[in-house]
Amino acid sequence: MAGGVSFEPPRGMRDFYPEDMVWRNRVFDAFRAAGEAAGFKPYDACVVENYDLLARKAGEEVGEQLYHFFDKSERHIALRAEMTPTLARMVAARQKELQFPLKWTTIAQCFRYERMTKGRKREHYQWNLDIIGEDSVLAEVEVIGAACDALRRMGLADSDYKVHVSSRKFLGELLAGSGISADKHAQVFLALDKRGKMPDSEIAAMLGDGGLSDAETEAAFAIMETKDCSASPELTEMFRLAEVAGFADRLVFDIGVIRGLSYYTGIVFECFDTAGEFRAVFGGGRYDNLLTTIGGEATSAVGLGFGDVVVTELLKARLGGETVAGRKGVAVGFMFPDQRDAALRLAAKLRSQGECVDLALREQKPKKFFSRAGSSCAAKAVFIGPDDVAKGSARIKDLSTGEETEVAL
RNA sequence: GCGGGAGUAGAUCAAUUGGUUAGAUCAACAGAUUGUGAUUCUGUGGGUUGCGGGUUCGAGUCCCGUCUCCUGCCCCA
Repeated sequence: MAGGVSFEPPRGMRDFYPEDMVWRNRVFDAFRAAGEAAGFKPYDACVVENYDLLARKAGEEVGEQLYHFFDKSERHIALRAEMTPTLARMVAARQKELQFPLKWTTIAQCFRYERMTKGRKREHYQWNLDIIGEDSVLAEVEVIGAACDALRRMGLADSDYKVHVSSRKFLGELLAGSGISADKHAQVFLALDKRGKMPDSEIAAMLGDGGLSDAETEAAFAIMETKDCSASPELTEMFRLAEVAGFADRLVFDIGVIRGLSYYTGIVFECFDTAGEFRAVFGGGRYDNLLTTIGGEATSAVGLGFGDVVVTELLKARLGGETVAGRKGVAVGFMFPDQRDAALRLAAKLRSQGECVDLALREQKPKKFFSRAGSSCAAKAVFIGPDDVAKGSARIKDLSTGEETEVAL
């Protein structure tokens, strides 16, 4: 750290070297393709927002976790930690002219100032899918189906993950059925969401603090053992539609999925790797009051957030850590400066034919050229020497089979 | 925010209780090899041991601080 200057990226921020971009592109390509295949329209937005927009929606705790600063006119600005407030702002601004339901998608870089752990950085890319203005559970099915499609496009097996689904509405009804009044539900959700992370005794204490009697607390724990969702029409219908769509094998009812954010009102879901090795791959749910918080009209929506960090770790674990990029393109090299023009001419010709060509920038000995071409990701290589120029043709070698074919210079 | 572990060549790791010039294997580069890659042989370069201070005749090794990474907890995109 010479002179006190660090030459590392700031804590939690990421550099993407070419070998990292192989993975990132694999993930992003799957996001884009799956979004397009499911009819979602791409949109994008500024990375910075007014601090108040982000802080208001996210809640008091998260306000502390925002990267924020004052610009030169003392405007309070923050880097977005999630896309939902931005989406709400954009939709509300054109609410009168847009045709609902909307199906929008984006890959958004988001920032959050907090402690890092495995699968969690201070900066990440989050693929967002939102369907706005549709009450039918088909919206949930379409969103989850698209996410499953993306996982398949990345190369994961269907058996590598499970999407755990529940419903806050259903859970609320069960609680109400045990005599726990609706005004206590928010507190109960918060406490029950801690199951598995905190000992039951502490959760019971939280529930007691929330105003539940001992009997009600006991009832709440009993409800969390619920394995059957047939009493919930929306969940039943959702599983049926998933069956029709062909991905019901990856869904599982899990009353324990609650999600921390308070704005979810209906079905909620989280995707985990089957081995239980990683954090949630994606998550989301239905939130009915998105637009009202920023002055829009009440609109039901389903949203899904899918970060790039965890899924990339999962992919590397399941597909192998070695580069999975396929070979493609042609490497063109030459022996002496006299063959440089011929090499450039051939490169230009191949490129005009649609080939990807990596032209050597200086003369090389054949051994070195082929050695480097072989360890690069080129599929073919052609090396031009004096004899080739004299003859007017060169040999293009397939680097995996060793086969050679003539090509005119 | 709290706790634990770790930082030595580009990479993975050695280095006796604190003791000579910090080594090895890969990788890179060069040569054997002036016309076609992964073998082989030979050679070369590469380090302020994360950074700063302290103890000592002497510190990669011990102490303090700091930075970074990993790993639990808290929290959640």
